[in-house]
Amino acid sequence: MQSMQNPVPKATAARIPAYLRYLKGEAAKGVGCVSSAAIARDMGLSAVGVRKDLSLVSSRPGRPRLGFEVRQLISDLEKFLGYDHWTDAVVIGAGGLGRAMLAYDGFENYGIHVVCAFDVAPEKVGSFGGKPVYPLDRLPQIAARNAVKVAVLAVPRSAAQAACDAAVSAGIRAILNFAPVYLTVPEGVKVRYEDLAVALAQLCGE
Amino acid sequence: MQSMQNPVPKATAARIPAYLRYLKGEAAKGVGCVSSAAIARDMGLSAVGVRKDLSLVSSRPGRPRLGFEVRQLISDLEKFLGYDHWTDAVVIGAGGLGRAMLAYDGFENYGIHVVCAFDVAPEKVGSFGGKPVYPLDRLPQIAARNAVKVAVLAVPRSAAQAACDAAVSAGIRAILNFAPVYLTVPEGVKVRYEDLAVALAQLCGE
DNA sequence: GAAATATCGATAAATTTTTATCGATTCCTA
DNA sequence: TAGGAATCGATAAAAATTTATCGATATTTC
Repeated sequence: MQSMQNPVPKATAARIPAYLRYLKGEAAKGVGCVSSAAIARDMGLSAVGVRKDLSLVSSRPGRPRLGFEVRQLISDLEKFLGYDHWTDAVVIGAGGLGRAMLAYDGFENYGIHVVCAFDVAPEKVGSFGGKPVYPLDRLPQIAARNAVKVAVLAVPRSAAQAACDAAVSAGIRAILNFAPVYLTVPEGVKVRYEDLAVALAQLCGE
Repeated sequence: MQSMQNPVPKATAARIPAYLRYLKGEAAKGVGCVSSAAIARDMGLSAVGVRKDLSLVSSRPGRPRLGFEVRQLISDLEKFLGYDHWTDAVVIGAGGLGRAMLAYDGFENYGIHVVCAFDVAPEKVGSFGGKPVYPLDRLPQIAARNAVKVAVLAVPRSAAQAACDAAVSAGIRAILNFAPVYLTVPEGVKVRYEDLAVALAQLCGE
């Protein structure tokens, strides 16, 4: 594993989650070792590139004639991605997508704990999937109390900027935005756009 | 706009949806022209890169002192992305996420028509958001009748590979997969992974 | 136990992508 | 109407990324 002096290239870092997904699939099949050639074939990459990527994020070398040990690799990749320490997050908007995010159990695998959701509509307040849904105006209080810095924005387009502003003033510093809207945020707040329509459109156009 | 001899770089193509999202936001604000410097500032890119990107996908040049005409740009970007011809898609899985996808009205903006959903559970069959939900075993028939080639996979992890196989044998050639599972597909079938947990995890780790 | 072979890791070359520089153009203002 | 200022587009340089090549090594097979 490289230290800070030799940072991992962005292009490599962007591929790590895909490696992790693939390796977990192999591990579930009971595969113990996997070669760079096999990874490359299955994932549509080049074997040389795979070896280079893995050498940058994993300390343990691959073994000639065998390849890489799957479980060791998974452990190293998770450590690289920071899945070994926990982060709290909240969901803003308890409609279809918001509820799906609230109930989704897959976050636990990535060191993320989704605490609760918020919504302006009184009829959405209550609980879903075993987690509470609060009125949006309690966001500042609850975010501050739990020191939550990450929010998932799952509100309609028209409400997105307002909800974003509320989140930012409540101390949120990173936003995963599902609304198809470009958000204006202060310096230092990170926004990641996850436009499901774009994802589908790109797939169609390939 | 470049022709086939000079294909648009992959890195540029990957940024086009972000440009489009930004430009639509500006258009909604009533902005008529926008400079490369303004785009770069708001989107966190370099002005030179923005000009290069835009010159590759838009035929109309920017004008000194004014910048680029927003509506013209939007039109060109949409044409580049293929949003000017329609594609049908189906959703497999009518749980929380599947229903959200079925009811989401944003696809229309991208030339995508979500036809219906499928689910194995009888109690999910019926309709949602004005669109029908069929039993999964009707997928081959309906996909063939409508010549649908694109599917959104929104089923639990344990059902993903089986649903994928069913989709492929029903003639589906492109899959947007939300299940956190690596799918094995025949040659020629495209899979795009959209792991919401990974998206959130990456945001946390940045 | 020795040869064959599959695989790795490192170095180097090629390609792609980003960034810098600068003259040309057009609009705004006095 | 002339000067100034902001912006574009093109060319060139720099950086990043991908791909190719090859000797070294460990496992398998005979």
